[in-house]
Amino acid sequence: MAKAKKAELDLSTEEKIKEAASIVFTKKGYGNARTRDIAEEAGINLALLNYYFRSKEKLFQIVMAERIDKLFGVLGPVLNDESTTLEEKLEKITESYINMLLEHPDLPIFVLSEIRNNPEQLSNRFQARKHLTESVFIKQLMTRRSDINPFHFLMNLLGMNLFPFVAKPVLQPILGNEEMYRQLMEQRKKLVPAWMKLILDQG
Amino acid sequence: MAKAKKAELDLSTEEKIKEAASIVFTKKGYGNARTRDIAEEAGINLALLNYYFRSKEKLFQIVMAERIDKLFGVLGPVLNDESTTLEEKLEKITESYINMLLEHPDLPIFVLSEIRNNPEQLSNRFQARKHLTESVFIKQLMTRRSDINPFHFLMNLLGMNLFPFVAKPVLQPILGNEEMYRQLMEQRKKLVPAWMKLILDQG
DNA sequence: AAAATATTTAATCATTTGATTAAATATTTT
DNA sequence: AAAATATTTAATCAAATGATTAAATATTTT
Repeated sequence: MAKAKKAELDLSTEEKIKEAASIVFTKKGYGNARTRDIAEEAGINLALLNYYFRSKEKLFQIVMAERIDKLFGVLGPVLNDESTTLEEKLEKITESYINMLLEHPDLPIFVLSEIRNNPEQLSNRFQARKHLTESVFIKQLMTRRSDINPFHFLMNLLGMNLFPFVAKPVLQPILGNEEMYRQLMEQRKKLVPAWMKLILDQG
Repeated sequence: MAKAKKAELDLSTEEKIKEAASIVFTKKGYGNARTRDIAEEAGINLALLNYYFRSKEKLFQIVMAERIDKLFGVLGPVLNDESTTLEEKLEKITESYINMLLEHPDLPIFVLSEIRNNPEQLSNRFQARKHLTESVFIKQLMTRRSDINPFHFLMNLLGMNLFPFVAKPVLQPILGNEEMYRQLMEQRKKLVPAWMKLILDQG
């Protein structure tokens, strides 16, 4: 068998296809993406895509799992860090999200709209609730402010951080050029945690 | 000519198709929506859809314009009301948005993802910036807090109000049942303005 | 080098899907 | 009522698109 070489090429070609699929799916969404677009983006033949991934749907599932993890994977480790304060967690999450989203601005709108199209896809929904309610973050929050519903607090944090990217296609032309948009997002790295602390201390 | 009757039937059948298109497009997005889905939803023949609207694209443009207006049309009148204070505007906008979005939860994700697919569609982008910067709201805000960038403030307001709906497919299973979700959104009608006032007074 | 296996391609298929056509039916006008 | 016009349908078309096949090329193993 040609395993050694195969493994290398797999990593190269298969990864190239996945990368291309990620780009095209994220930009256009599942329904608007053509397998031929993906093949072209990857610089390979259309049949090769089906050779490696069997079908558009299968390829999409793989890309989607990666993207979901990219979007929400940041949260787990930070929320469960025993060694940081609540305030530090706010700063960490904000910094991570804004940095990541400046590189992948259309990630949130892609993931959220695809989940809307296929809600069952989000299989670990029970896990998520459990992990969240048992997280260090929620414990710290409830200790500090038993009167605040932690979900409200989280929605605010995520809303302030993710919304400017979800709405980027609308906001960007209003705000001005790309550079101005970027500047504002950079400012929010300090501002969002500060605003969240206001809610934490006096909300 | 059969004008009188035609006008009536137009309103009935044409409106029925538009309504069906709005439902199907909003639920599935342009690329995933089939004209046959829309025809079935409207209870009419496929050819009739093209008879009235010439093409899927044309029908979509009409629906899209309506949906954009529904999503952002609330803002204009409230932001430019000379007779209300800044605080009252925060309350008005929040109340309007949450009420509207409880009825049309998938409106934001639809509009935002379609605009991502076709950014040129948002033709009045210059108008928007001008209208916004010259609004009563912005004037009031800059008078009160010349140190706060009004765009940050607006992003926070919209983020807190819209994000829970944009992310509903993810949040809802985590929060619990539909009723729990609804309760939390009802609570936010009071909470969001209160949080925004914190930012306004001490941010 | 030869055989075996893996990779890649061009050509093609079958289905889906947006759109059209021609005919039938309903409605309005004269 | 008859003619004219508008509305609706069934059948069909043509293009787009996901997928397959069979053959060619490259790589690995023996």
